[in-house]
Amino acid sequence: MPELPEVETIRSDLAPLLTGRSFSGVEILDPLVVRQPSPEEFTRNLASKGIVAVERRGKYLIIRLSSGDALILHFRMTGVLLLNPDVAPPHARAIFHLDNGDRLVFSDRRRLGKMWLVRDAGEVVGKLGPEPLATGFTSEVLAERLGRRPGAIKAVLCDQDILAGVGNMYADEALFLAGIHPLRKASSLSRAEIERLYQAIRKVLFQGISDRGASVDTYRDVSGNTGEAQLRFKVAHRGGQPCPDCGTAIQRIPIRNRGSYFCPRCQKPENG
DNA sequence: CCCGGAACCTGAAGGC
DNA sequence: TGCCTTCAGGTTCCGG
Repeated sequence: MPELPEVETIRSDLAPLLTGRSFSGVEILDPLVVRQPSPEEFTRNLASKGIVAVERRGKYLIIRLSSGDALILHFRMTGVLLLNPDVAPPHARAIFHLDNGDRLVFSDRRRLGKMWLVRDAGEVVGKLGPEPLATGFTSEVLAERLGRRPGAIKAVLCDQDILAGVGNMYADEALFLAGIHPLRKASSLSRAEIERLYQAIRKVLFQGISDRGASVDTYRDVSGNTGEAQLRFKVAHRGGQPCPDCGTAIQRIPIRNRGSYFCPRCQKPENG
């Protein structure tokens, strides 16, 4: 499930390959992936446009075009972007053709991934919360964002309007590192807990990028290779396994209908 | 406004 | 062997 580190890995791999090139065209194999505008207009507006920059905002990949438009992709659960795959991906939804003959295939088993081609990227990513790895993101900003939110901290952390890029896996990891129970009310966190959480969020995201993302399920980089961040996970997707710190079996509970993994001993509900 | 829950999706996995 | 149900979770939508 591509979160910030996975999308950042895709962005940093693609940037040097795409910047300065241009799209010769695009084939839309499944119109469902085109969110905006119509597939016909999408195809027309992309043809023969230069690529100015490859950026990321939260979990969105943003490709800036010479026309001033922004091509935006979101991978949701199972989307992948593959450069010149040897064998045709079984769930190819769109194929981008570059002026040097390269092909970029957007493949998505569950068809939840989306693409936009818009004048103003803000239409798509304008309401996102701050970038957790930006220099301006401080523990004070995090404290302000969590504010008086009465919801479970796990759910609040995964809310993209509060903080951009953190999803189910990295939220579980950050809460474990900070020693905070995922059901704690966001508004109940002490200043010291928010400081620990701030450091933990940055740590797990930087580590995730350095490990080239987590391939818990279908995530692959543009070369089709798996990431290694999942090998370092302490609680995420490790239900029943011993906590690496205390040996207690890691629990899994649903929060907002999402599996949440934590250590019931290291992350006590009444901590703080 | 805020929250919880369901829908969107499909392939894997488990039950019978 | 095979059919059926359940589950996975990022985002969006809807109802209370």
